[in-house]
Amino acid sequence: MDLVDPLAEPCAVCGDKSTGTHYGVISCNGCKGFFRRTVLRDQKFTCRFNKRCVIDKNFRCACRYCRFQKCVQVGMKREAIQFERDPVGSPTSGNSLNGTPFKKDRSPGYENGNANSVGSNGGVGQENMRAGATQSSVIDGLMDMESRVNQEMCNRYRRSQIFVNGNGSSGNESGDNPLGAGGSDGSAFAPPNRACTTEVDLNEISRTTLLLMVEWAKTITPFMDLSMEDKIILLKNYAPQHLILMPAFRSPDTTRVCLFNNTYMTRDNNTDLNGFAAFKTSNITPRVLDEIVWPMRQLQMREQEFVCLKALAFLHPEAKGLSNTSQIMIRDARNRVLKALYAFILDQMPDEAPTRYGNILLLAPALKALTQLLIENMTLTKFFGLAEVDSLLSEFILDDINDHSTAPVSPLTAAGSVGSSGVSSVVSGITPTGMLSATLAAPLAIHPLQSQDSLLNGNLLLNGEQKTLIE
Amino acid sequence: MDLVDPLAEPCAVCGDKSTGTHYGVISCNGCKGFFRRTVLRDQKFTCRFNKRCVIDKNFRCACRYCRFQKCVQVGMKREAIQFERDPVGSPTSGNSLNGTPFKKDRSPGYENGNANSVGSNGGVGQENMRAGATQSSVIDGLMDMESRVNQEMCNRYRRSQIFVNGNGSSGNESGDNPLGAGGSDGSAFAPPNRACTTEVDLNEISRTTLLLMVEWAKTITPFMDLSMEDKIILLKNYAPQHLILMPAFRSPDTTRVCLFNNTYMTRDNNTDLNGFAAFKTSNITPRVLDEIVWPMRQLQMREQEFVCLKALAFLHPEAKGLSNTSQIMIRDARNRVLKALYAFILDQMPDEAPTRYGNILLLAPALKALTQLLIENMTLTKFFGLAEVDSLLSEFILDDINDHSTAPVSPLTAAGSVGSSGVSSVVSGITPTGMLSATLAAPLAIHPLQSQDSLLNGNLLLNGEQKTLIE
DNA sequence: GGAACTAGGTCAAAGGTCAG
DNA sequence: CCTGACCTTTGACCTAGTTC
Repeated sequence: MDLVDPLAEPCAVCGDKSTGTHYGVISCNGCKGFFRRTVLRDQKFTCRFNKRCVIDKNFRCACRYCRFQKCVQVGMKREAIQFERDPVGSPTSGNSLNGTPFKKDRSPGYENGNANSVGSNGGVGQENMRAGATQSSVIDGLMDMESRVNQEMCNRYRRSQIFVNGNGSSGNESGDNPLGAGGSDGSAFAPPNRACTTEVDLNEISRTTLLLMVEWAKTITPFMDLSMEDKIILLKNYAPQHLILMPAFRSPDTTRVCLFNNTYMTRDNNTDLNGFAAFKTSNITPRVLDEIVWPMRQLQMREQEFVCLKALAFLHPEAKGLSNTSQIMIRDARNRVLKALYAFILDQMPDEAPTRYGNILLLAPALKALTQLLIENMTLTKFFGLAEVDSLLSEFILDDINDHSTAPVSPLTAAGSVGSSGVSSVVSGITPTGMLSATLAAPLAIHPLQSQDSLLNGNLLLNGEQKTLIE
Repeated sequence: MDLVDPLAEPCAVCGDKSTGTHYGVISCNGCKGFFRRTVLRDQKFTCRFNKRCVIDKNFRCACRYCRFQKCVQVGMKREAIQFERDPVGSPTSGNSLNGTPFKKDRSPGYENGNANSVGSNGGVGQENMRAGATQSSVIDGLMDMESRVNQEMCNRYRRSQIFVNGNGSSGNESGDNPLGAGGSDGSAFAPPNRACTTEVDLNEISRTTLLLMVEWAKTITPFMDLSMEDKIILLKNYAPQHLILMPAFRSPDTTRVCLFNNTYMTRDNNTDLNGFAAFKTSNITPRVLDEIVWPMRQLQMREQEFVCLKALAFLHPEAKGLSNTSQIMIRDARNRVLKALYAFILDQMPDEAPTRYGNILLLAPALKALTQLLIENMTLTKFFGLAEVDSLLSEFILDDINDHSTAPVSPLTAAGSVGSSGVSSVVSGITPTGMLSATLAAPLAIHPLQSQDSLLNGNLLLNGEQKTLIE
């Protein structure tokens, strides 16, 4: 009948190796015997679970009800079971002295257990969003600062036409569905027109990005109320995510990552590394494209959603070392952002709010993972002196003074002693804090921003009082 | 194969009359049962004397340590112990014709899957259950399998009383707010009563956890429809997260991580490492406690939410190397889980649904980050030969054949050449696939299971056709 | 006749039960 | 609790009847 070799196919019931066709179904010896015994003895079973047990090689014995159900379901025929035969070896015809082993089909008990799917009216309820006012103001604030930062970036790197998404800062009124129209290339994305730049350029742009990040952070609600230690913890936890997220959202397509100065990284740049330059090495760029840019494009993520995502990544209450009160404040703030984001999505596309919301939040794990790759690359770069790593970058991303929660990689510690306590000490040993402090202070004086030099007159170090950058 | 009649030979352990070959050794009923119970419950004994007690018919019960040691010594194979079977009816009473072979309170987790939505609409107080049918069935299915896996774990490691959360799977009947009442210690968490165990134990338990993970995965909807390659990609992407999540959810408090055999890891265990043993090193344990366990406790996370979180971590459409069609299927499946989770939360506590939902999803980034720490530790462990790393563990966590998306750390590649392309090749060089395959296959060939070699006759490698574990 | 199949049968060795 | 005599179930392997 079939062209396939029954012996090559797995058992249709449990997936084990089959021994041919039994009772009409390609099956293994076990399921064959089980079906036969069950029918012959007219056994009835009950399922201890949901009548939806998995029947596979390992668990087939765990639920006889579901195993038999599966046998029937895949088409085993009870008619194929014959009357009891004489015991093997006795050629006499005495035959079934005992009663009647074969009952016709008096087993109404086996219903198809999985019939519990009633109609699926997929829409998920959405009602309780009375709190819209404050929530949209959360997003408004974020959008506002976003455009400020973009503006500053534009000033610095005039070439790049960084668009803020069409509907300005208060952009929550338009009810249009971004998933509706197909073509969206270039809406919020600037076509980059230069290939990758030099190491110096990259250091510069990374540096500026981080400095603006600090300015941005200052506008995130509880940040300014935290202690300096906690501020630094939050910033250091977030910084590498920022370096990934910012270019990711601006990327015009899924073949390259676009930086602010209108340069881009493609999948096959494999030269040196540091800061944004770390994108050029290892597989960071392709992975950012696949795991962040591509899903963002799939979702047609809006800028409102993007700014929320950034704030959520920033407001990480479990960042290592935070004081208890800070934790609580941060948790509350994060909840406010969550609410605002959900409200926004619900307003935009109520039907798929839970999934869209979920999909946006589920960008975070990949981001976190890539973050660690970035840190690893920078650590190695710096350690082996392969490229100059900007001091500010080093501060934010590498120094593990506070043992922030994105653990740095420790290739060498491992070789020396396996315990982890050495990690930060080794890394610190390479780039002692004090030295960094010095290197950091200098360049800031050299490159102040033109219009808004309020940003850059300090640095971020723990030691010393040079924390004016934050304060 | 032997010439001797097993029944004529005495028990190799105690010399009593044997009842045949059990677990590979001619033995009596008593020793057979003793060995089985001991392995299943993962019991550990101590000898009050000098570990050289004589084991014979009369004194075999005098020292369980020495009895078990003798069992192992004469060659009883723990691999021959199978997964749980369907309980068989009492032999005395009417027999199994009647419906209910279900005995006493076998485990508190058993029943909870049964209240699935079909019959339970009467008790559902909430209104927005129109979307509930398919969605709650998603959670029901996950809960069901969860209890199955827990059951199996309980059987194997009887000491640990793994509770499933009190209210059933569709848990929508009780309107109580889990955040309401304060005291919750021990509600869904079993107090562990033993400190950490040996490397062998950890390998064993990691192994079992992973094997059950595969069984679990088979029940996640699109999994069985994927190609073998994609199955492996998903599994490898998820495995380390599983190793973190499972004990995390069972942990009784935020001072220690509880493993299934009722051992636990505290913050200051710092000895050797592999698999779960990796918890013992570096700062994984405290970080799991701070970043996963603590937030879970804060949220008073329910098991329904937990199973969704696991499924979401598993259904990662951006896992590297997935085919396009698989990606789409996985994305769809993940959306279904998201919907179900949101619906569940909305039903339980409508007021804070968006924030609670968000907070649960935002556990994923920390999980992902810890995952990479785990991989790093295992890589180092294995490379420096600090501990034996179970072959299955190695397959799942370390081998980077497919370059799954949780990039392994590459301490040595870095030292050699900075380019990242060497990462997998170096790691592979250390433990070439073929060799691994062999090491994995070998023990299996040595200890074939007698009747049901189900679990262990395959491996997970890409090469070869021995993928029966998954199939 | 005999090769290929697929019924039924067998029984060692798994698993579970429950007084003691 | 744990033990172990006793029972059921499983499934690898075998024999036999049918078909081509």
